[in-house]
Amino acid sequence: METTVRGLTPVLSGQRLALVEPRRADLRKAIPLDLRQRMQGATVTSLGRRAKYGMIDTDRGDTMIFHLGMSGRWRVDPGELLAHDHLVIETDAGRRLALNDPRRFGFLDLVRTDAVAEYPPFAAMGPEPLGPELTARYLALALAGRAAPIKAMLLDQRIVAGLGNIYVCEALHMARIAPSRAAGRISEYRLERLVTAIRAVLESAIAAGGSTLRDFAAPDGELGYFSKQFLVYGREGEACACGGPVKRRTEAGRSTFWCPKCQRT
DNA sequence: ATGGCGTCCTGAAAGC
DNA sequence: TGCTTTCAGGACGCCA
Repeated sequence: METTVRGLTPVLSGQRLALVEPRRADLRKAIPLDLRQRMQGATVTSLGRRAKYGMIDTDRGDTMIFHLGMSGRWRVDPGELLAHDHLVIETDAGRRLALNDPRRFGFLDLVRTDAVAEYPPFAAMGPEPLGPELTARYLALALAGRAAPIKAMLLDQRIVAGLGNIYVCEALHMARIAPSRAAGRISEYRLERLVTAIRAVLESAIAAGGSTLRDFAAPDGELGYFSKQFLVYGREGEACACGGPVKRRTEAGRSTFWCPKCQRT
């Protein structure tokens, strides 16, 4: 989402939206009925991100919030519209965007900009992983007494906001912590290592332009290259850098990749 | 309150 | 080749 927002910014920032056209209303959540009326003709003042949500602010005091789910992407200046282009935007400068999301796990919403902090999904959200609030001390307090595996806790947006399955697998590997380790039983020393790993993984991913596998694309249509840097994700059966075998386990429909040799505990 | 699982939806890839 | 099965980056609701 960070690379998506960075890619959208030069296209949208400061631009008046000549056309805002919903083409399908039933995403995971229904598109607001007044989306077109409130967004069309408005000028974009800024773009932002909170966790995996993108935000487009307008001079009318509205913020359009979008989530890409698992298969969403913005197509920039598409030649022609395709199936699953659920929203089309055109700017006065003649640029065109299409929000494409085959699985419709993503959604669009519209809130008043001064009420974004109270937007329900944001209200209970934990700190941004790249912000100053994520520290080993914070994690130690947030995870105290928790018996759930550290991997599940890191995917819980109330603990840390914005981590997904890939980044959690990669960060735990870099920190040499077993995904199944009870979250409340990790020393602050190792949590320090985990915080460092989370930041390093995210910063590398952002620098590489995101982790596109197959159905995410950067806004300019190029694929992200971070996927080539995965050390464990998607590498079941390959050798870890330590020589150990990369394993895979499925829990609740989610795959965990890890190296039992260097992630012992 | 906590932890674990199934579900929403479509398409790509793997398996037979 | 062609049909069937498996799997996917997220988040939420339900259950024990």
